[in-house]
Amino acid sequence: MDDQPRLMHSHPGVGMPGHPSLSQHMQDGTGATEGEGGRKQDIGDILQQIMTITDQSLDEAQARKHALNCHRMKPALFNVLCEIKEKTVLSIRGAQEEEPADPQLMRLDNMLLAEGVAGPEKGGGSAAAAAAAAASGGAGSDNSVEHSDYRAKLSQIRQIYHTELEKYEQACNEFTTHVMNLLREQSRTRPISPKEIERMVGIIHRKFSSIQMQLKQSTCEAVMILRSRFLDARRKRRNFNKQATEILNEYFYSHLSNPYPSEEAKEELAKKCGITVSQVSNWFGNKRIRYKKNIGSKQTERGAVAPQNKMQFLSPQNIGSSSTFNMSNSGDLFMNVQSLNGDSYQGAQVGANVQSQVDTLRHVISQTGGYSETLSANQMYSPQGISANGGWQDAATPSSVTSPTEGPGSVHSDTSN
DNA sequence: GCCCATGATTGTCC
DNA sequence: GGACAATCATGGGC
Repeated sequence: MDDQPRLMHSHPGVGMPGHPSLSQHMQDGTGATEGEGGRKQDIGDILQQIMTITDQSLDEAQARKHALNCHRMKPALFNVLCEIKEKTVLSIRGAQEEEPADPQLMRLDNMLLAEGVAGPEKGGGSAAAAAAAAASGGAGSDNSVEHSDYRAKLSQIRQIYHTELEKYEQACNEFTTHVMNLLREQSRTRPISPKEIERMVGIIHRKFSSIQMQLKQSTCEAVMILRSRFLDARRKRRNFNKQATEILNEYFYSHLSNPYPSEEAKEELAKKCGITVSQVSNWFGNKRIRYKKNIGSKQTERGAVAPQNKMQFLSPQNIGSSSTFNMSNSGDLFMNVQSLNGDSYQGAQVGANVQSQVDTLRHVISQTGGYSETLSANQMYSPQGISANGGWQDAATPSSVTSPTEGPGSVHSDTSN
């Protein structure tokens, strides 16, 4: 204790680097009661022991550490040191730690929630799958298969996400506990306030949060990839099922004079076929064009084409100017009858008894069961309808609907469906 | 693998 | 905005 002044001089930097030394602090009287020389000496003694503790053997150090811990001034000294730390470095760090909620993290959380990856299980994103399917359309049975596929994959992602999240949380808790224990243990030998421990826990949590954010980001990416693949898959061309094609063909051929379904009819057809209205529109667009094209090409093959013979539907545009589905020339009847027959053009002979063919068609149509109201109107199959204007007024080719075995030259296949 | 059928897309016209 | 025409891209039979 005699060498106290010397000690204090020999260790001017005791305390925090760059800050007034503790000894000076003490001597200034800012940290201890004035005039308590004995207490100063005690503190100096403790400081000296702290400074030299590393030079001692382990046993000796342990003994000294114990002595220090039991020293009556130790709590007061640590309080002072903690106070200084709070006022200096930690206060600066603390200011930096005040971070607002990360918008990126919020976006990720929202997306994971919306996709059904985070939050409570809600069918593994079936809503998203349904929305995607609805947006892209497609046949019902295929949808259900791909929905389940999508759900299964999303469920996998969800499972991996939650497993990893759990792991991170567990690791975070373990590490936090470990660090807290370590700091509490160390707080016996160096000034560590509970506030500092709390702050350290906060730092650890932030570090783990950033790792979690990476996990969330990866999960979001995986979901996006899955979703885009799903949508791409839906965008691929899929043939409509047979029933849907039959329904569309039925309508087309039973409305051959005016194959332009109204919005209501399109909706009805879409519902019946399990496809979207736009798909119905596409189908009819393709059908009309290919039907005409094919009819035209058949006529060309037979050399029966005349410029004025270009086939026209009673489209909304020409419905006012033309009252018929115009294929008016002598060759038309020939072809029309064959069309009615639903047979291949090749080698087909026009029967003299047109009415008998019509009757056959009536039978075939009646078996299909659809659009009976059109049939009952007796517009399409009346001899008058066929012969009127020498064209195809209200004529239909329903047999193609039920003739999947037609040859390539048939009206059915020729018209693309 | 080829070829045709067919659903979807795109550009143009009215 | 709907229809048409050309075209693309894929499915499926052979």
